[in-house]
Amino acid sequence: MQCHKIVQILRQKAVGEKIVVQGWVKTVRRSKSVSFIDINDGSCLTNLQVIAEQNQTTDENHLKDLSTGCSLRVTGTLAASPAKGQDIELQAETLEILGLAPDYPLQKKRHSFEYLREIAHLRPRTNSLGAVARIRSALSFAVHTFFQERGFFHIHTPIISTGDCEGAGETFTVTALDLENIPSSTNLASVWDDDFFGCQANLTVSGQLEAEAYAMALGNVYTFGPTFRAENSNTSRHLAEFWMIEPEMAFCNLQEDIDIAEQFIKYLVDTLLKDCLEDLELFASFIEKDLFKRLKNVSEKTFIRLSYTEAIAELQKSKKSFKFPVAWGMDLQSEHERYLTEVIFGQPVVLTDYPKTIKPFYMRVNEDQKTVAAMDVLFPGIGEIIGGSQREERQDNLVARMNELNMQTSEYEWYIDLRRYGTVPHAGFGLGFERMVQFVTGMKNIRDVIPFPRTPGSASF
RNA sequence: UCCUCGAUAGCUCAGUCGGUAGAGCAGGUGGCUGUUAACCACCUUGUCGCAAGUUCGAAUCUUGCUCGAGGAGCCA
Repeated sequence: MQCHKIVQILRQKAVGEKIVVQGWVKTVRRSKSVSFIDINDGSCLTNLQVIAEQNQTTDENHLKDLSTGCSLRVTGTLAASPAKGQDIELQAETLEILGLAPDYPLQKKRHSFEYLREIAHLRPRTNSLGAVARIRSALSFAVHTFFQERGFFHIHTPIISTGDCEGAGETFTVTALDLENIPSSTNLASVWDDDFFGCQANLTVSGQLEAEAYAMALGNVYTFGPTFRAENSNTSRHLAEFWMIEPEMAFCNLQEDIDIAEQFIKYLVDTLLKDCLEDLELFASFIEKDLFKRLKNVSEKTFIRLSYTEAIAELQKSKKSFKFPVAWGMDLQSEHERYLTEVIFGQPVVLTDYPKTIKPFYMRVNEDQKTVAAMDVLFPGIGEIIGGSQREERQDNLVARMNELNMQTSEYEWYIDLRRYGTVPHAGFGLGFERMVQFVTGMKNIRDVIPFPRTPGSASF
């Protein structure tokens, strides 16, 4: 007999049908002659209630051994439920206990997220972490759908890299050297000559530069892969290993870049509101009351666009005293971003044309020679969620910027080649996937929206 | 990395003025013809994060360390 997923069973409500269900016990309620077993198979948030009479088990394990966490296979007939709480339930005919769960660490009551992080291999069995996993999957699928439907090509950029995308953060070194046995005579500068790649290699901090190469051939491309930062950041918004989405578009300027970014975000939110309502309602009930209000704010309102210079003027006009005083040329602190998105505008804001001194070398210098064609999408409550720019497509300007920043142009010859041979205006942006999952779920800590988080001092599992 | 707070039963926490450990849940046993975080009765559970110090006596006071959380910086 075919095994059914609970999500289908609850949707179809085929009363009278004989089915097989397999899953894990969420809770058992017993009385003398009948037991109520809530079973969950991960296909959706809701459990299926199984009604079991005594002595229905088919193996050496008995109903009395059944507890939260046990795995089960149940054959039975779907029936309309006579009691409140569920429309249908499964009248068990045979009940096979696949695995017992003595001393199961997950209880029926709510656990703290801190505790669940210590049992990251079991936490997807909880309602909230299971919902996060389903939403993460749906969001990932929506990312691909959005770009594929618009003719973008998915590019697998390398995970091991030899550039550091200048300014994107500290890198993890990748080495095959025996670190306990490095010849003492070797000087540090030349140690990499003998290493696997013949030079120092690291885990990628961004796929952007490689994506640009493919955009210069295929037009519109995107990357969606893991990214690594060795920053010692201990916050609820940072991971050492996270996933990033980076589209790159040929024949594209900054305004078109912002248009795509705005459409993209709205598409992701709308897709989840359509496909993941049950899971989102869990977060709206238990994690963040105003979740739907916040999602609709993003979905329905046109993002405010203003230049960095205008933003500085707005902040100065506000007369609020900030910890970091506002002045043109400074990088905006989170208190400034929050004030703009939460107090002044109350909705997403796109800031453009930042001073070139606070942005990386590859951004296109504007006519004023002081600012670059950069854009940051700022969300209320979260801060920067997207950072992007029109890239510097003029070879002379690019090299001049690299020299200003004392960069070794020899290491970037391949990147300069993209300007040397058939250069075109192009633009792109980066979206931190986990921050997007945080935004749509309301989860406070980024460690709880990725299955096995890596942070300073922590890479268990 | 900096600032602040925290660590007590398997989990969530209380513990007064320094006097030798408590509750709810989980678990166990029994009861209950339909429960919904089931309910009722009884029972079990401790290196009070680690190390040192003060004291007749430390979960409680002091110092150091470890780990965790929130915020900041860095950033996505």
